[in-house]
Amino acid sequence: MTVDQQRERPTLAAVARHAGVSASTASLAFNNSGPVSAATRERVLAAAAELGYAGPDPRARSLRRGRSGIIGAVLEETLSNAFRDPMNLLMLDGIADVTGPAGNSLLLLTETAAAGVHVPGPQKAGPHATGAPAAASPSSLIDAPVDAVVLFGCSTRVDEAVAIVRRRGIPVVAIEGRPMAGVLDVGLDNRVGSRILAQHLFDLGHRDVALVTLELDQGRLPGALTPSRIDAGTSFTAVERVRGVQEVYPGIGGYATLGSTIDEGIRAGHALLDDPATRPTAIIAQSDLLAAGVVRAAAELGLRVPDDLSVVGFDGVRVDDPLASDLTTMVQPAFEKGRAAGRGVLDLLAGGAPESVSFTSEFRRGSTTAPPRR
Amino acid sequence: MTVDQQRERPTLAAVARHAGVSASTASLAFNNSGPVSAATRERVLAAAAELGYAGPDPRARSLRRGRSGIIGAVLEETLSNAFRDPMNLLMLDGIADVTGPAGNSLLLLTETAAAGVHVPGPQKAGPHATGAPAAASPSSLIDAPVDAVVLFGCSTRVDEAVAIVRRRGIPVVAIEGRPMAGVLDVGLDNRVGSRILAQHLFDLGHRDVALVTLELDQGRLPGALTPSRIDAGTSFTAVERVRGVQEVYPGIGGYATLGSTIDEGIRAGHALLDDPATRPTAIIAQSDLLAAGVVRAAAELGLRVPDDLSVVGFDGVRVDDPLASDLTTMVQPAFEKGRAAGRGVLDLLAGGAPESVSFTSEFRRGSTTAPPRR
DNA sequence: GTCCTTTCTCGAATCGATTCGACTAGCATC
DNA sequence: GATGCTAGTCGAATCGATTCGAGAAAGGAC
Repeated sequence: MTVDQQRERPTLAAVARHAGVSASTASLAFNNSGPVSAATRERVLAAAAELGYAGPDPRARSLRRGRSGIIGAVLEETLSNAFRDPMNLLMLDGIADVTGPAGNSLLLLTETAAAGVHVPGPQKAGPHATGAPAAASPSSLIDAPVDAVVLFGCSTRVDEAVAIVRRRGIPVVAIEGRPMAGVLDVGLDNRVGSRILAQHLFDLGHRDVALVTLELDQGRLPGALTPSRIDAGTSFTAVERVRGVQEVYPGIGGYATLGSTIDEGIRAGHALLDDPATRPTAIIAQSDLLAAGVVRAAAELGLRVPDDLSVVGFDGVRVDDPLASDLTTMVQPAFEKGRAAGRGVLDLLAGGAPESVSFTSEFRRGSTTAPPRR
Repeated sequence: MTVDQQRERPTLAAVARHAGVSASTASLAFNNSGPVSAATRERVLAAAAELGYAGPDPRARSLRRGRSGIIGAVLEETLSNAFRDPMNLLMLDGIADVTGPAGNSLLLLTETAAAGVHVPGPQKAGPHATGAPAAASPSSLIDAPVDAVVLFGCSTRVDEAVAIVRRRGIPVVAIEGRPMAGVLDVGLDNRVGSRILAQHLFDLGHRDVALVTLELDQGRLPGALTPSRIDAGTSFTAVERVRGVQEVYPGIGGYATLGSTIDEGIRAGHALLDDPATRPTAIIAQSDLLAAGVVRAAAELGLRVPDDLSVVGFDGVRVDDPLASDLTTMVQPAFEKGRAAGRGVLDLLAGGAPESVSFTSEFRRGSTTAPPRR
């Protein structure tokens, strides 16, 4: 049992009393936010030290000020998955790069926590309840003390939560989200980029091409990519990238994965390549990580890239695997996207009305594409 | 100019008034925390919907409850660097895995923000100040509304901030930190693990061995590893790993990097290998990422691993580069460490007094070590 | 019909700070 | 010596909820 658990901590009021000044003056002394004589400030600080006062309570401060200095970053399902994708990390980093110096930190939130769970059954408020509060409902986007929110490729599942957050007057910035009213958009030319890649393969002569998608819809198992599955897709980015490819290969099929990881790419690669009879001559992966996995799978099957199989990715990640270190891909400015989102947040918080921005990815011809073999 | 910027948002009190009940009842209705008749609850919820009330303000709630549902994760210098290390990500994920279901989210903080910056000059509080608050002091560990804090291999720089946080009565858990009073420790056998690796090389016959360290001290340039530099090291983990190696190779030299990245490993590799005259027969890297970089550098110089050079790492990361995909290393349970830290946090928040835990890494013989060439 | 529970509702105190406007000296100016 | 200014200080209101204990109404037992 820790002893100091018992003794209650001093408040600003206590410090003020001990220093013989009013609470208002003590506050000014701590914040350097008004005219306070040097002598008084000294006295207040001394009193604080004597009482072991650790400074103003952030919770109270944020209530009064109406700002918590916290920006929520809403990522997909689980942190582990989100962290696996270098794009997310770059964007997070970009946001922090802009908002950090302005005094904000990032709160990691996941879509799971979007819809606040409410325990239905009422419970008696026993007068002698000594234990912890019976059921703390899972924290969520909805009851996090955030000043603003950045959505990372949000799916439809967050809609409700976003509506609530907006109703509260909290600025929302969406990175590659389906355009929503009142939400500042930071976009990417996913459709055009994907079309360019598809066109590249088409121009090389490929007619038998398969697509490996990012997570299209949450909660569904990976598997064959069908038109109905595409139409049911909830991930805006994934669907957009499909649409771009369809402009070149209208009836394209392929494989829908669980997300942007090398392992998923390997799995998809095997699903598409194991059977020589149905093997495509090229594969369009919706991310470089997936592409790297496909290349790996191809290698495991004894296929050479690009001789036996062409592979394109998306993102412009540097993958360590030398086989996939020079992918043909679209390079997207992820860090800059994050910075733009961060600027948007700051603008909105300052009461401005920033315009949505859209970034352009750039085609990079690597060594993983070539004409199909006859 | 957004219109709804003007209209002020409804409060719980307004909703209560509109529903014809008291604020207390409205609160109970929203929280299911007391006996409220179904009819009343309905009425309150309807009133809320009508007024566009988004639910209780998290800031006010956290002040009153004394809990914000936020756990601070204090990482090293910059997020980008921290994110680059898979160990950090795994540990973060482990923490979230435990604390998330309990209703907490993670706030990312960096050591930079440790010592709160105070703007010295007092400024006049003009009555007509319309703009933004003049100078928001950078947010920091100190004024973030966190319920608890987890330190990731903290260096000495955070000491002051940690002291303040502790004074506030906030539980602190340190992962691989220098043991501090009142801080729950989640440790790793860095010293023993490093000794095992060194012994492995020694047993193979290596006598000319160099060490590539993690960031030893913040703010210093990378460069030669000297005894004085080791003694001045502020990173507990890095120093411990050096000590373990010294138990086998007392006078070992090498190269101190800026952190656990492949690029740093490449740089260190070249620094140690470029000159054939001083080339060691084996290199001990303090992380797998560094080791992968060293292997790459060796390859660039035409050296074969393990024939011309043995390399060991630390961590047990899976590196994509096939050259380094089967490193001899110590595998550490990073995810489990994170989970343990999360459990510690929850225990401490619940008023318990958990014991420090220490994890053990496991030797894994890969294909990057062999006896030295004669 | 009285008394005792149970169920529901409310008023008031509280969480811990920030900030606005008012007030008091002290000083310089005419 | 009265007046006007400025720097320093303080009181009181406020941020928006939660929670405790008290009280009223409803229902049941005797």
